[in-house]
Amino acid sequence: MAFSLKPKATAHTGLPSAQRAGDIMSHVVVDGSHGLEQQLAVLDLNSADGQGVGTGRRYIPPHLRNKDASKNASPAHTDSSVATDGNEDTASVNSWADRCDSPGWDGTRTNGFVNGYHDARLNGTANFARGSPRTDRGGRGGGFRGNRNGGTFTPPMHNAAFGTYENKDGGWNSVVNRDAYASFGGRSDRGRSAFFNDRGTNSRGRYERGGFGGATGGNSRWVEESRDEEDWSKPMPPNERLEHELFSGSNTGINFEKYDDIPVEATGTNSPGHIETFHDVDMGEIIMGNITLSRYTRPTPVQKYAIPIIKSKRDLMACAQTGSGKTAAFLLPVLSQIYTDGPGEALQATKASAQQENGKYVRRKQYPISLVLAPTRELALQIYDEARKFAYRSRVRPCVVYGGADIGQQIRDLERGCHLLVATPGRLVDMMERGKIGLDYCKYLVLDEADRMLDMGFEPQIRRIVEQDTMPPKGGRQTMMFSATFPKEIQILARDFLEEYIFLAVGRVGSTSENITQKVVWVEENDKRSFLLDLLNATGKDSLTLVFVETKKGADALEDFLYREGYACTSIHGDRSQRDREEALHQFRSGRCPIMVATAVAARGLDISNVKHVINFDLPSDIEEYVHRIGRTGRVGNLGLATSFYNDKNSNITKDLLDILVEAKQEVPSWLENLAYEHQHKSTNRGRPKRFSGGFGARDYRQMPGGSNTFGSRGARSTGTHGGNRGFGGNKGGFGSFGAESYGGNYGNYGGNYTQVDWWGN
DNA sequence: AAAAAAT
Repeated sequence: MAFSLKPKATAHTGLPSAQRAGDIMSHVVVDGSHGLEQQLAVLDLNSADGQGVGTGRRYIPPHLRNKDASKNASPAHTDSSVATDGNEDTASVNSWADRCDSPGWDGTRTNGFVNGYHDARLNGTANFARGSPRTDRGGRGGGFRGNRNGGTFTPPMHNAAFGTYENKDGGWNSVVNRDAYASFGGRSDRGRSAFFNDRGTNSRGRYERGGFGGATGGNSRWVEESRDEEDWSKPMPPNERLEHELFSGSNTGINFEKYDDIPVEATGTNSPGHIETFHDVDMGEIIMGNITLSRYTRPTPVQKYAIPIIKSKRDLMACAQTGSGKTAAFLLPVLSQIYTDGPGEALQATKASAQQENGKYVRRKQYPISLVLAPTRELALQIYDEARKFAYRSRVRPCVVYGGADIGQQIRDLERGCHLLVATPGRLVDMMERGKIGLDYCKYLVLDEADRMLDMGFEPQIRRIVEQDTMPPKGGRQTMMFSATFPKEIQILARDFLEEYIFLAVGRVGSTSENITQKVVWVEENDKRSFLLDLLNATGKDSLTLVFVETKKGADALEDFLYREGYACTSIHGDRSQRDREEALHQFRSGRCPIMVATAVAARGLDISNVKHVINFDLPSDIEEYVHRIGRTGRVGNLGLATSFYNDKNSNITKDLLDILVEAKQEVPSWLENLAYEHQHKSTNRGRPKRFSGGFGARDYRQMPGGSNTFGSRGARSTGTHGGNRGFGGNKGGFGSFGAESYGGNYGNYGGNYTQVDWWGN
């Protein structure tokens, strides 16, 4: 029996709502739709065990039927709480748990002790603001602390990055090298780097090649020289444990042919050509080694274009969604450039700020060479984690600062060296005002998810950081902006921050992707919970399910409900403490809590691999938000399913949703089509009532230059209200052919009638 | 009437 969510192919609009829901539910039982079977099979939706769905035409909510004992067995109990409906196989979940609990894994996980603040949060000061029962869920298993100051040689994770001066007191080179080296030979579980030439067993060969790693057998003279030269382009010694920690996670490499279909267009004067492989541009030994370790086989479209642009030292404005590989698209070339150029003045400045303390020099103020700004804490962490991978075996030490975590710990981490800083704007301003960070020598500035940062009101902080402090002016630094959309505010920011930039338009990943099966089902508010349980029961046990709701309160309520129903779930939203948020993410990622209830905080940017099902328990009012949400599944070429609960409250998204479904070649429920049609005729503004009234399609590049024709023709157009002298065409020599004509026309439309409507119709 | 973010 196939499990299908396809509603009956009749218009439901005329039916009483309760009947509508009932009708759909009965279809859940009887309908076997072939086109979807394959995908659903992949998603394990067939494995409902007769439990998830009703047995007759009459719908019985799952929590009212067949309650068995195991379900009620103390779900609050940590590790046993993973079982759900009594027929779940806990073994697989526990094996995850076991893995996560093993010391040296979770123990050094992510920023466990690099930044220290995880530990700090656990030092009895953790703020369990949320009370029971949530805080005791999904046992922590002693996670984060394993190896802090773990004795002997074990260097803190970043040692490799700042050996430049720590070497001098500790001389860890020889020790680390020996240990790490020993571990290298027999590694068979991952592709070897052809670039880190010191791998293998022949140390002499490595030495002769002038490569790195001569310390194994005590050729200290070579090491000495290397250290003194401080050649940043040469790899530091390997460190097996760090390497394992950084690279043994799930394969984040994006190497699916699907991505080749994504259209990309670069515009601007003298735009360098794109690359086809990572070898087409020289990024140096360290980067190439880390690319291999990361198992990145070929660049994604945004990487193919952005890497050569950034390598050729051009400013960049890229419109690209998260999930397109854009983090690596800027980290790889920026880091590569830093390795090539070395620290330069930044190092002198940092040294000059050193003070002696307990016989050790502490660098009071750090002058990062590169700054990455991101809108949310989680995204900042994620970028930081990527940066650590690509900084492996380099002298670059990445740091991350963001709010909600102990600033003292972050300061201490900074003081250990910071060459690449990832930050949320508020906390960075704080750090600058405390004199902990100087941007005087910041040569690379990245604004990630710029549109989101503006949405969140960060513009004053961003301008404070970029324009009103010691950051080199545009032209004196290299600036890269990434944004999913390109509304007027972002254009202005681009004009102010970028010099002669190249504009990169990258097609949407995810939403258009046929990797994601999008379902829309009519579910009344009162039926949502029951319906959700059905979906959860029908979902495979090791699939991750992300459930979006519209409010923080709603998130709490739903999580509590699921929890009482015996599901291993967690939640994330802005009122939870930072510690809880990170913990929730971890529980979810690791599979220990395979269900996560989330608000918009998790919609964008988070790269959680293996999310099989995204459920819009509440649909957002904004189609962009919808796109971001469903983009949490179907990532990196995997198949995904997105199910949205629709009812009368969601009429504001009807038309845009329909457009999306059509464009992504999804089945469109006929009732939705009818509703959209009705809506269109009711509305004075042709189906897009109070939101954007720009001239292009809903799901497109309506906020990009060139509009929906971004990849097509872009004829000369009027410059509209935005063009001409004020716009981009006339700015600093302009853009040649790219300037006014493409910015103008479409944006002219936006002039006065850009209005936002929220969930409540404001 | 939401969410996010520096405290």
